[in-house]
Amino acid sequence: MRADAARNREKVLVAARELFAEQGFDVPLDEIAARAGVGPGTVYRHFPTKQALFQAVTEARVATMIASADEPAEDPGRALFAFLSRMADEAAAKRDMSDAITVPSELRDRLHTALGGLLQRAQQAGTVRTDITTKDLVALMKGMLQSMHEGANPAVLLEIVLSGLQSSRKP
Amino acid sequence: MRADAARNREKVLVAARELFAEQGFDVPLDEIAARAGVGPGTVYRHFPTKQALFQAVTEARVATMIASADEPAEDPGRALFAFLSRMADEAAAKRDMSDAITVPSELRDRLHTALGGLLQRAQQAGTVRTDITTKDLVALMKGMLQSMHEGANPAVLLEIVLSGLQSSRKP
DNA sequence: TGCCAACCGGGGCGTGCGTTCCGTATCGTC
DNA sequence: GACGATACGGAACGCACGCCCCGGTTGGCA
Repeated sequence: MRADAARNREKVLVAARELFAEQGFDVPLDEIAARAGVGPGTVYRHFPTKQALFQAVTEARVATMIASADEPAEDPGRALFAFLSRMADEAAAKRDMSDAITVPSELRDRLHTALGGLLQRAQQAGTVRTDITTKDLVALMKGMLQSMHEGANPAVLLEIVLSGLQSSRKP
Repeated sequence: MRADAARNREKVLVAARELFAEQGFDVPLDEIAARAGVGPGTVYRHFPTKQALFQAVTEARVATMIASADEPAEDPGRALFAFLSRMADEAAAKRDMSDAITVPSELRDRLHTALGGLLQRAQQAGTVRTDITTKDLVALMKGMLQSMHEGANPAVLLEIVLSGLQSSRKP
């Protein structure tokens, strides 16, 4: 790979990281190119599609989270809650985390699977109500993460969801 | 107003009601026109903008809900929960309810205000945790309603949110 | 029945975006 | 230092959508 190509690839990644974090996946690709000081065509020389660029930017962080979710925990309930808290924290700080759970990609599917595993183990441990499915949890998180970018208090939202997950019947 | 004009206006309203319910606010206006059997121009003769059409379609239902929310209740906690349940039911059946809380309009603002009133009274009655604001509640509902169109179980989601709102500290 | 105003349809404009194409500039090698 | 491969930039394409315009049509009143 030519030196200038590598340099440009890096500039694109840096710009994308910043803008995806600030504005989420919806940021126009031309804006990323502009911030990187290159043309849109250059972006496409390095990444075949916008999704691919997004995945390249979020890959490391999300993969780390998934790995931590997959390792066995002594308290599955705590493990799930910790994971959700971490997602909430990330989402509160960077707008791309809430899109990582939404934008179609192999990474997103792995994230969903990891969530499903955590949920199942927490349910088997009796910490979380059993009438909730992976799909429900993903939908709930999707909604919660999105809500965080609309001026709501992240900590309060998280508390509500966590205490709602607790296994208990209707009041 | 000419007879054919009134007839077309009605056809547009019917088509818009169906399509907004099925696909939400994002349905292309041309599709509404096509379903109504008229041209896009005709739609704009009767409604100055897409938002105006949307408001005309949702006005009656939302206004009714707001009215029911504003009348005093003996149990403010139950009143809030009933209202949220009703919103969830509507949203589960029709995709436009979850957009009524989002699409900018004077109607949406009234809905937010009504929610705020319900929340405040429930908090004063001690049924709902006091560290949540109107903005938080709106964001939470926004997320929950959106989640309902992604295959999640509406009843379970609602239960989680309601039990999370209950005034209690962290586990 | 004839006339005019009101209304209709749909083609078209402007915009924004993801993506592609190609003439030009640049890098790295011989 | 020259040459070929490689990469660059940005103009342009295709698409989708909200919205407007205009030639033709239709409805209702005299």
